[in-house]
Amino acid sequence: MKLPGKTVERLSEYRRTLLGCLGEKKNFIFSHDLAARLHITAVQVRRDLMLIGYSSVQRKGYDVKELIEKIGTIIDSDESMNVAIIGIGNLGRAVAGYFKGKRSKLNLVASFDSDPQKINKVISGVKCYPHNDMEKVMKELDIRIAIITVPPDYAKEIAEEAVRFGVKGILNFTTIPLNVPSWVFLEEYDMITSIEKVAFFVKENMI
Amino acid sequence: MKLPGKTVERLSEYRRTLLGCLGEKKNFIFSHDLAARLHITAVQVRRDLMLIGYSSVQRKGYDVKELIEKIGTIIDSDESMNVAIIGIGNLGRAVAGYFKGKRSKLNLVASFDSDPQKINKVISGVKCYPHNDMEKVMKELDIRIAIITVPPDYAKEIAEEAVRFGVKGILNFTTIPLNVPSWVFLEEYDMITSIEKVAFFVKENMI
DNA sequence: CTGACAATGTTAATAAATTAACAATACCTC
DNA sequence: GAGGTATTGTTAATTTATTAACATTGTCAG
Repeated sequence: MKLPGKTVERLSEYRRTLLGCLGEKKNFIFSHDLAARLHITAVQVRRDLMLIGYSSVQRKGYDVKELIEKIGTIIDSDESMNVAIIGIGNLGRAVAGYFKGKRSKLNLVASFDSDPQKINKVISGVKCYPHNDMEKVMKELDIRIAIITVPPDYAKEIAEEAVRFGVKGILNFTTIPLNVPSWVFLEEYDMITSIEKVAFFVKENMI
Repeated sequence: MKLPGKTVERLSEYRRTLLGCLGEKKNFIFSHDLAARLHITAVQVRRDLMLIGYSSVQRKGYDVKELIEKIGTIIDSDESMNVAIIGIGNLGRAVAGYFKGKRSKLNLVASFDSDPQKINKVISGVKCYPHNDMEKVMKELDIRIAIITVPPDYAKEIAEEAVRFGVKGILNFTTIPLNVPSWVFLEEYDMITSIEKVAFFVKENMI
């Protein structure tokens, strides 16, 4: 199914919001309510759900459980997919934390680091392998997604290795933009940019 | 100066790339070279620079030093701006790390936490104050930007407090979408969404 | 039973962001 | 110094994303 990137992002957010609804025993939800929880418009919600072909129970809103499942059929893969974090420093551990207790199709199965202090220990719930074993471990565990949280100087090299060892998607948290072949999906996030952006608009608002 | 959000983000990236150029003694750069380093198009670079009114030395490309300064006059504030990190766990420390050794108009001047183990210690280069002192410290230090890296359950409350205590911009790294008054600039980043997005497109590419 | 309503799904309009196109211009070569 | 070239700045076109508009439909009150 061909979907705009932004819609995919929102589907992920819808699902988490809906899971929250289940927690509060809310079994039906209106588009405007779901929208309000995410600070977007109801039209956007309806449009996104139209794109994935979901229809509500008229007049009662969306069936929360059903919609969660529907979103799952769209954005989840059929079998689960293995993920590794490369560089298990502060940021790596923070990311690992997000996986804890989540049952989803995404399994965090390994982390890599070159610090001997960390190697072969379980850190933030995941075993840390030595950088030197990346090839073996990545192939054995069939790792498809790499989250790169290494210091900037190593980023390029690590990314190339990851690609060579079979990774099909990369989430890059370093400040170094990466090159990857076209068959690898790359998502980059740069914190510094976000911080400077906030600073810019704060400044502008004050003028 | 009124600029599209995306342009502001790229300006921040241009500047960092250009600083890298200075490091390698490269004093002039062509639009296509700068573009290549960031994996965007040369047109985009030229368009962005047009918006901020910068002109190159014809045929020699952009003067790196000059452009760095020009970008500074656009995105930096005149005086420096104080920043605090709320919640100095793994993620908070990772963010703090990005400030180290950077001389910029943004000063990370405080962190807050409620863990007694952390309070009054210097963590990742910044002093950690108790959550209870937020009002006093934020007002005394004139903190304008808050980076929220607390556990999700506290996010809303923390954000409200930060706004009440004078913050004008928030960068929210929790998975909880926040409400803020219109005069506060809010930027949100949700890691889980990014990860799920990567997983989705990996899946799609494989089909 | 029926009229009013509230909420949806969808098409059309608008806005934002990116890319293409191209004239202008300085430099280099011969 | 004339011609060719590489690069820019800018306008126009395209694409993508968001918002508005509205007909449709099931539900409920009376």
